[in-house]
Amino acid sequence: MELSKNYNPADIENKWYAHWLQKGYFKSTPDNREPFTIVIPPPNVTGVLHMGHTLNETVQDILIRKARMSGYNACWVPGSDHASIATEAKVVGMLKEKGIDKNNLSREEFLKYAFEWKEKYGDIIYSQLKKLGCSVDWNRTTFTMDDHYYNAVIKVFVDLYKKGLVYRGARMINWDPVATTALSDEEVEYKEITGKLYYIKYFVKRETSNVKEESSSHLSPLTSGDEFIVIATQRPETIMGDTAVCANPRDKRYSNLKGKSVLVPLINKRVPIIFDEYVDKDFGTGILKITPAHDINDYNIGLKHNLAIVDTLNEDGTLSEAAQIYVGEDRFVARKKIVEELKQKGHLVKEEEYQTRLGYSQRTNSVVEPKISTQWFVKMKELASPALQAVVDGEIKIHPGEKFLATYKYWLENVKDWCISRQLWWGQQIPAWYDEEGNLFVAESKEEAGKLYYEKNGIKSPPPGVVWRGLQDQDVLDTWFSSWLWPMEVFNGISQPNNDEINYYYPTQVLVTGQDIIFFWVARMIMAGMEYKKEKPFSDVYFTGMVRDKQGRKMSKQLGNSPDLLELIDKYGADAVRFGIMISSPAGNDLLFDEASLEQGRNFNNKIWNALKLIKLWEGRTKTVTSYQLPVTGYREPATGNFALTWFENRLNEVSIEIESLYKQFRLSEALKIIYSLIWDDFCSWYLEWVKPGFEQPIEESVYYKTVYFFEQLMQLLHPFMPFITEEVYHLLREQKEDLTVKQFSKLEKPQLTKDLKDSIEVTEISKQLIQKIRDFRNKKGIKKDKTISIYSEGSLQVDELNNRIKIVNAELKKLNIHGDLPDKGKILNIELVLIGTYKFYLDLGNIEETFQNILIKRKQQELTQELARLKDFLVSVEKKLSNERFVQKAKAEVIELERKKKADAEIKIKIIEESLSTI
RNA sequence: GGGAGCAUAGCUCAGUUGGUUUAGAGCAUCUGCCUUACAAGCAGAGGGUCCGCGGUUCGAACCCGUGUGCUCCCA
Repeated sequence: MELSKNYNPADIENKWYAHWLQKGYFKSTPDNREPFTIVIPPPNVTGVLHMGHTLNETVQDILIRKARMSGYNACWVPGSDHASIATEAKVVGMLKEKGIDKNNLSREEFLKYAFEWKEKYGDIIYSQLKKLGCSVDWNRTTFTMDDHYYNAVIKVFVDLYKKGLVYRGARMINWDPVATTALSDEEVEYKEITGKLYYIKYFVKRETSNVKEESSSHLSPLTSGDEFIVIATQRPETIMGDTAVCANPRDKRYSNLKGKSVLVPLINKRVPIIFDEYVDKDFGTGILKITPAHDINDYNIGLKHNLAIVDTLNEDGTLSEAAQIYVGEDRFVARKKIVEELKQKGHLVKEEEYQTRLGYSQRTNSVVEPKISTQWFVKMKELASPALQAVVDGEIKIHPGEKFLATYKYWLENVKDWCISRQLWWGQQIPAWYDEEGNLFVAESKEEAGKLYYEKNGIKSPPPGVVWRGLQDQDVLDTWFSSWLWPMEVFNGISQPNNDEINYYYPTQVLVTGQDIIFFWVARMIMAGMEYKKEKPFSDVYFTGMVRDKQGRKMSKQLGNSPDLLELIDKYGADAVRFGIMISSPAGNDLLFDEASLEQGRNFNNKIWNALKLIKLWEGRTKTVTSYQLPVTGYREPATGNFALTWFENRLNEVSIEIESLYKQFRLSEALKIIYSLIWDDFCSWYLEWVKPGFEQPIEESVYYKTVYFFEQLMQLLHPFMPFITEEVYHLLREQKEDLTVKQFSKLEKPQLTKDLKDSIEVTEISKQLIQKIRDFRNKKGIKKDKTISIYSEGSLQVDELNNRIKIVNAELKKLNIHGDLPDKGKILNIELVLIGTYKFYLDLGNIEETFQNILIKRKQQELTQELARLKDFLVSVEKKLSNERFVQKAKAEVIELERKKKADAEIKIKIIEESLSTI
């Protein structure tokens, strides 16, 4: 069979994904194995996968594939989120392009468009997941607006309402004037900006306060002698909503104003001067305007002092009738105009810049308005405490822990009620109906609500044929009010409690998600799980960091630094993309995305491919030389390759054990690194070179099959990370009974090595180091590879054992003569002393010019003297340690033993170097 | 303003309970190689005030204190 020069992923990847699907490997149904369940963080239904998703999905796929190969019933549930605001905004935008205004549509018409949109674009993410190789159970695909899911959300809402945990009320909430909906606190992002503080004159009313309020038209023009105060504000466009001004009662500057009023500029509305400890004497002028409708602090002061609330803004952020002036103008346009007018009329004292924080809507990026509004809320305190407990007790483990535990704790301990109603159409409509008097009836259906209505009015059963005329609340629920049920309702755990599936799959094992949604989603899922299953939704949470570009900037469309996943897969292959993103992503740290790492992944594919090509070359020319089998009892040095098999088998075992432990700690990036190095360095650079027969020479059959076996093992280790190439290579190596995707890992045992095997491995390790020294020697001295070097080995090592290991087929190692003890130390000057551990070797330079020889000798003397000094210092420090009674008393036995060995080794080395110096 | 975390090679990061002689890896850099699987390759090398200062200890990259700088969360 002819294998291509380089590895070409495209066809191979598509072929295998189709094959896996056709075999149904990713399907899961409850059985008597232990389950390993992951629910995907559902991406927005109309979105595309970005690099953040790619990282998340890759991590999940690695974990689920590992579980599938380790005897678990692995179940990874895919799905998507209706993403209320985001999707509605997209649909509105799409309609606008078609020339359709949402306001001219009925709810039903709009939803029809929205569902069409969802049908059209909802599959994009799924096809991307397939391209990436995600082994999700496609039979379980769930959408947060599926019928059963919709019903579950309604059911939970009604249930929480009945428990008194959901309530309706007027509160100050965050209002998004672009999406024209309320938001939760979490949907507001604060940004530091340079704002302006305007200092505005408010004239003090001369009369005392018991005069009836006058309408502005009757006021006489202001005169220059009038007393005034100056108020600093960043929002001059809200002065029309002022209902008081306020100073600190201990502020002497304003104590004379007690009982007086001021006139609000431009509209000449009279408002009282009040006093409250809240006011900071040192901020601005020490006196504040109080605008209860447009600031949360003002609102609280307003409640305390019983002030009127004048809302001067419309829902879309334009000034309302209540503002009296600039009605219908946008708030920011109005601000400019009002500042201008204040300036003209002599009210503006000064403007100054200052740093402040402004809230922006997460979805529309518009400046959020604090607004008094009647909305639906969830009481969070009661739900929070079991959710807090589960994490504090370690029932749910967060990775990486230290970083997020504190954040999680703080949020839950200070949690505020959750505003869950949204003035949108795309989502679950709130199951509350109102009668003509505005009385509220919460039930899972209109029919049920009607019953409540009749009950309330003392009517046993409604007249036949009469349909109750209750009107349903127009709002929908926050997206997260549906996603917090995700780990339960993907198994119908809310709509059909205690069904077989939920009982089998819940709690899930790991949740893999971005740290940015710890409050939005993670904390709330735990709350919902504790409330409805009385059990945690998952055992471990793995937080991935944010994917940034290589300069550390966030990925964004504007910067154009957000690469297209499918293009990357086309260019490098899915395995390389997975490799690239995993190799540079320590858990929880931000990942600086660099295409260079994908290139590294592609090169790795190619390396594997070439190793395969090499082994395939040997396939037809195996021959039986000895009947070599592993494990051997009684180590003996065979003619070919045995030491390499022993050595590599041992490496494979060591690394497999290490990987297992890294998986347990979710240190996937480290696991991939050591597999990479095991394949590239240990397998390709050392092992294959050792067992490689000469050009067109036969290979011992047992070595060949063992090599194939090793390669299979390597492919299996790597499979969770790079599923496609590993499956392909696995099948190309030889006829296989099963696919790698479902091949089970064999149980790992720490190998019991006999002394002979241990010795063999040790000699191999020494030989590796000696080979490196020889190569270095050639490089540094510029000795061409066709020139023979003589090596003298002094001590216990067998020359023929070294010969086997060192004279491998690489050209630069062919020309070697390995001898025992150096015959005459005194006479041969052009030698290089090499110390490996306490083993001593001499590399012979051969004949060289006398002057050059002198230089070399001098340099060598210098080197050896330096090394000697270093060793002596070292010896002193070790001896000091060992002679210190407190050390000998306190330190552990192994540590002391180690120090003794260090001492002995150092003494030997000093002796060798001294000897060597004396002969030069 | 409150809280958390981080600082180790040019870059990105490992470094386990304080103890393995000279603190590791990948990438990048430099040098030499068309060696028969692989130039998407091979072989080798250089590169460190473990952020500064002080302390604890027989012993500190690691523990404690302090200063500086950066990041994130919350108000």
